[in-house]
Amino acid sequence: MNPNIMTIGHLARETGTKVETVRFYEKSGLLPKPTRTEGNYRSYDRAHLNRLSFIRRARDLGFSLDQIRALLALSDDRDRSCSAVDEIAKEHRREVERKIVDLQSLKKELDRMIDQCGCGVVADCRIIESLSPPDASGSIL
Amino acid sequence: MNPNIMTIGHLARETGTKVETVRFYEKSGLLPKPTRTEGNYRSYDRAHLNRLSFIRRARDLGFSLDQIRALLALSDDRDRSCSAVDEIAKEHRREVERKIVDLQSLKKELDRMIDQCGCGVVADCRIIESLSPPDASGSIL
DNA sequence: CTAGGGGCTGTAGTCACTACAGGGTCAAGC
DNA sequence: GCTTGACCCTGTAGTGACTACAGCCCCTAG
Repeated sequence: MNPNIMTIGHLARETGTKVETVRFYEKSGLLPKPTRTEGNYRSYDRAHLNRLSFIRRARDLGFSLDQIRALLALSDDRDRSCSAVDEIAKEHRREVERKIVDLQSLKKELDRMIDQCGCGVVADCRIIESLSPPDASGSIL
Repeated sequence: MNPNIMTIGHLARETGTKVETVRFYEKSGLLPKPTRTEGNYRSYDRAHLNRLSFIRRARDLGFSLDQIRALLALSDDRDRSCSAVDEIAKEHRREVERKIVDLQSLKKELDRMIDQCGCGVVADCRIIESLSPPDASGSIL
């Protein structure tokens, strides 16, 4: 139970990650390759745990793996100005804001569409109709 | 320029789709296989145009290809009650609503994170800190 | 008759994992 | 010592919805 000697399974449980995902992060260069035991098992320490926690938290916040790679590279250079970090976070926030706006106008259209449904037969269905091109008087196919 | 004899390029331009995407929809069973010319070119008619327009519009509204497949199957059966159509649309709306809520709470967290950034050096960066695990006093790696 | 712009098939890449298949290792219980 | 079962290993293929490319064929205008 020494936190300096962890198997991949321990590390995964500690961070709420699947074992396959840990290996995937290693292959993607996000997690450094750990040392191996005699039996060729990966052997992790606290530094790995911290780094993986960082990655998972950033993923939860919707950062892409590329963004996380950049954040990790920046965070290693502790004397550097953190404006680059700020810029990544703000760019991500802009993306999130864009998505919210898009989804809200999407929802409005879905609302309109669904409100019109009189729940009769498909031939009169306003949902199908609002999806169909204007000049398609009959069936779609 | 007869709309009953269109090449794949015409069809794609008319519907704002890429040629590859049209072929992809055919391979996925969303668009029926068109007849071919002597030179083995796909030959589309107005029914294809209508169906592809329907697919594109539904995609714009964020329906998955599986949902669109279901909508198309339902819309072919014109005497059926359209409550199944309604259900697909409502399920999709629920997904969209979930995503909006998720993104809004995500944005709040990003706001908090970014507001704290004093834009000093990385060692003091509040963004890196809020991504790091609580007990990681030093560098992440 | 040739140049170019389109069309054809089939495969591989994207993103961030996830799910095997087919094996090896390890600790506990008998 | 042996077996059982949980865990680990590698490598590959699948997800969704396309996109890109390689290497070829066809068609039309000049």
